[in-house]
Amino acid sequence: MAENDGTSRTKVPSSRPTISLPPRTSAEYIFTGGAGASPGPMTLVSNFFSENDPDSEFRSFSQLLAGAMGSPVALMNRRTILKEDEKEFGDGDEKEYGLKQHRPLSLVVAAQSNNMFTVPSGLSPASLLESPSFFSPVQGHFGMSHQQALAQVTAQAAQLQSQFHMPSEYSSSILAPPATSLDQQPSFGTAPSQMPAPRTTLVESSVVSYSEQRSQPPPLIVDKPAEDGYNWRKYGQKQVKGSEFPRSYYKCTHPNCPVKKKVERSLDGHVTEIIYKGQHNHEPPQHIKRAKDGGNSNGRSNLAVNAEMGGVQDHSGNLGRSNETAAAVSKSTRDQELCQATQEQLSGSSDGEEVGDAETRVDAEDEDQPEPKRKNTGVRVSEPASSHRAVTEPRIIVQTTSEVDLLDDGYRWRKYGQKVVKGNPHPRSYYKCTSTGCNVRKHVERASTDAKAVITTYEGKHNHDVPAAKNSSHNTAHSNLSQIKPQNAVGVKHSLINKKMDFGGSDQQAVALLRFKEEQVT
DNA sequence: TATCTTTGACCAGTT
DNA sequence: CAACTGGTCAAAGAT
Repeated sequence: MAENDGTSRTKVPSSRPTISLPPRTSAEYIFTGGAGASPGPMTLVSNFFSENDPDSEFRSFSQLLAGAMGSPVALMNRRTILKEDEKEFGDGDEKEYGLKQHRPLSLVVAAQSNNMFTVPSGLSPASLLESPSFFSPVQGHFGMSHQQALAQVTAQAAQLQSQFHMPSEYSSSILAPPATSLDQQPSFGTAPSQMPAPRTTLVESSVVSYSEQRSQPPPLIVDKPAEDGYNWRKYGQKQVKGSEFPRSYYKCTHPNCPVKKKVERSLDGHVTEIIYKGQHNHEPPQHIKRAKDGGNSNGRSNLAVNAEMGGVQDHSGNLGRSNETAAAVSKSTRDQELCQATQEQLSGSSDGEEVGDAETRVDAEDEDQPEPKRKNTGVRVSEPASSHRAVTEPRIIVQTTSEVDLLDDGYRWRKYGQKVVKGNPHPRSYYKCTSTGCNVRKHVERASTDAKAVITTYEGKHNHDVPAAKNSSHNTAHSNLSQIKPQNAVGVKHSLINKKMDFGGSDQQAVALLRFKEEQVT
């Protein structure tokens, strides 16, 4: 897969286990109330259409704006945004910042309250389907083009996402390095928001070696089974090409918890790699019993270990909101297993920079390596950097009732496939960013329920700037939109639903409604 | 009987 | 468009 998408993985030499950080927390909770409940993409589409809130639906942009300004939330968001921008786009175009900082806020607020955004309507999305590249005329509205507005909104949404997720989440668990975090991390009961967020960057965590981590929190990690504190249900196993051992797929058994993990185990039972996806939306079970955890086929569980693990993970797996994913590394020889619990949260990176990805990956040592060594070696937490993205990612969906050309995102795309997906008679077109080395992809399709609605889903993070536009106006708009990605998009999958509505008249009256919704994608 | 694992089939995404 | 591949589903088997 592309490096940027969540699925991509870099496999580290097995000599050293590696953990890839999971993706950030999603704002899903905010929008949908629960990760587990998140509907699939298609579902979302239909939901949007049916869920539109009349009240918010026709709210004017200015109204939203007004409301937003008065809201403390707006300020907060703004601040955060700036921060992120600085980090991520330190050398970027400042003008764009200005835009983002000012208008978007209102949008954000609106989003929070209504989950919808109002933006000027504009272009037709229809063209998107037909062509990979989009440059549409800009229409002014409130002094800004549709695209600009859209871009901003989208960007905001993205940001929201990161913020929402984790209000707290981020803070504590996610960013803190795995083992170390124990001391720092609040107990489960602690409300996310309450926690100060020590923000450790992913990078930092990545650097921390398991051994180092362990040193701090002492006894926790024991060589035990690969327990990670959670209960898992195995739902599949497959021999994956390129890997010598079969890969087992597990889901967290907690109701509605979207977390999954993939475990590759050698014939003799050694775990060669573990990849976590998603964030737990619950506390780790504290019971000791998880006898059967999926984590290990061996089924060995050590209470002590579990407890420890649980603790660790708690941090990482914050309740619901954190992004984290706890990663437990375990490698085991038949007799022993090294349990490393590491958790990481991913981060989210609010920073946007590196965000954690959706996946937390742990590579265990090869079977060849003796266990002792593993221990010594310790787990290495590596950051996937932008490249690995979470598979389980929050997805932001933007629905517009106007003809806004969401596709005109400023990047250049090459169509590489088209397919009719189950549940939708309209073909889905697959596009890849044409920039060399950039693996961002997106697919576009018309909603099954409404041919005028276009759903665009982005995956990955661009590793480059928006290509120079042919005309400045577009460029600006594009840039705004594009910035979304770097920030949250990193492992995020964004879906934009563009629906064209009949406003009975002039387009000018038409108001585009954008809805952002995140969902955990598995 | 209830729960968990196995495993072939199915599907989305990619080439 | 067909072939591949990885991920998931779900029936069947095992405990």
